[in-house]
Amino acid sequence: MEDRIRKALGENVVIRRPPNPDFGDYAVFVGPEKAESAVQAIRSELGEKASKIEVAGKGFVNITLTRSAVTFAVAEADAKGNDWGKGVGEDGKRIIVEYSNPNAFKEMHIGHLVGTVVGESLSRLIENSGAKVARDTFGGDIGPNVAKALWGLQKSGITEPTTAVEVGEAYSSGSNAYDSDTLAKTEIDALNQAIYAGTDRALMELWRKGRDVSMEEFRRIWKLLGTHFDFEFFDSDTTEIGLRVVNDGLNKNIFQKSDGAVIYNGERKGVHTLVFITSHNTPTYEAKDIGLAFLKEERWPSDRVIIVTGNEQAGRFKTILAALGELAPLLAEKITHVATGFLKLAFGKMSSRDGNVITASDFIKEVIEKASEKNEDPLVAEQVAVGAIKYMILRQSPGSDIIFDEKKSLSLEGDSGPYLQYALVRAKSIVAKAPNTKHQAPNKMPEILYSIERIILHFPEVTSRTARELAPNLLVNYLTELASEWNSFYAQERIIGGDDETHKLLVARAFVNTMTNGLTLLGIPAPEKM
RNA sequence: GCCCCUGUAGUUCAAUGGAUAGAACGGAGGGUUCCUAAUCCUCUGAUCCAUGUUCGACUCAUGGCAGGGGCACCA
Repeated sequence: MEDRIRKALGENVVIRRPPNPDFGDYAVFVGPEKAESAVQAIRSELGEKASKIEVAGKGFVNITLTRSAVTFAVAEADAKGNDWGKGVGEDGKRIIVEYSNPNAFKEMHIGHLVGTVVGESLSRLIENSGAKVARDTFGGDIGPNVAKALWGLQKSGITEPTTAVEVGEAYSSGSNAYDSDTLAKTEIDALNQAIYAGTDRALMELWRKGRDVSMEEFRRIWKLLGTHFDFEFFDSDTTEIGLRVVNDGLNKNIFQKSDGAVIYNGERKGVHTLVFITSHNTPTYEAKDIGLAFLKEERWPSDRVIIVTGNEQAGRFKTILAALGELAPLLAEKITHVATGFLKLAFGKMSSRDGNVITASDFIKEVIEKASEKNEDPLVAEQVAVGAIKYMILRQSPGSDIIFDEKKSLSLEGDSGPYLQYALVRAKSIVAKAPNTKHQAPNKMPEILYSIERIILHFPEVTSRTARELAPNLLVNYLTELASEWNSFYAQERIIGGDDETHKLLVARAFVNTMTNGLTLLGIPAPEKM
């Protein structure tokens, strides 16, 4: 529908839902002078689909759809199944999305949850716009942090790490020692060099085992969160190519030597100057990320690259992209960096453990326990918990910090994932109980137009805008309103056995399909029962 | 010191330069002989400050104030 209005008026018009439903189903701002001619243009495009097209003053044209046009859209919402809400914004494109980026020698903490959840949802939204999507993650498996973990393992005499917790604790002890003990610092720095060299067989064996154990835990959590990766890249895959590309750039004067290190002087471009290769000739994260850009292109050539990281990396990415812009302009141009906010806990049980970082695993477990109070079925409890966590992350505009108030969010009430899931479950229950009217022609449409019907018909526009703006919160807002309207409808209207049963069941099925598709795009599970 | 991000009801968040700034939680009151009350209905209450651009500013610009993050060999 939006497309048709745009066709009548040109690409640049602002089309939106009016603030008040009494105004109509669509509002277009065209300016006071053009309002009359716009009415004519829209009328000839929409024909009998619109019952009212009027100038609202202040340059708005309001469009109200007819009863049958709304019913038609609702029927479509039911009949199209999985295709309801599919867009064409990225049709035929190849897009690679990077997110979650684990540090393979630390446990996943709650901060990683944000990028993981946002990245998965963006991947799904982009896929839904017609693109072929590959998901990749870039794991840290080399560098000083890794040396700290291996040092910790060696000191505890562990040669065969078996759990991610063990590796995480080794990292903590190594990290503490590094800051407080100069001997340990020297040893760890030497270990770091030895890992890059890769010739100490026992050390590399420990390195490989530690990485495997950690990655198994990451994969377990990814699976729990409904995500997976087509490519798992590691630092160790990018050191060689990173060094090579940066050294090439050094020869072309894109990088400079400074105190034995190779730096990119970003000041002239308004970005920070950063070290790309250290004076010990080891690549920093910046060089590895440059290497990764080339490696990705080699393994999976794409039209667009999206990288999701925490917003503390925003400055670093500006420098990396500025440098890459000189090395390989076409590659740099297609990269979009999406910054996510921090997940902070409001005061509560989980934030007061001696300042320790809360692991993602413990956090998810705690929410599942809470959800279990109302759900005996462990699968459902897990779906509700994952839904609650994802909703809390995705409801906010990307980039802003997320304050997780344990007491409130774990209540699983109000504006929350379970609110959407519960509305869906109740609707599914009605559809399952009802006589099968699916193929029955809607003999008569009721006079009354339910609010929920007028919300449902906007779904395709919301999904395409959400994907275009890379802002899942837009879809979350819409689905929350949709659920709320469904709950009102459910409370006020008798559906099975009520007046206009056939029509109401059509609305119920359309709601079920819209909510199911919407939750799927967010990566929020849709339970059968609650 | 420089750079980036954020300031909206008591709290946590929305809002495509556009119409009367929208929810949830909290607080006050009410609803089920009936399809799942994790629900529904009513009331309550906000754009950090100043100047500017615009027909129109929560949104853009400049200057303050407040909070967070980043700024050469860590990621």
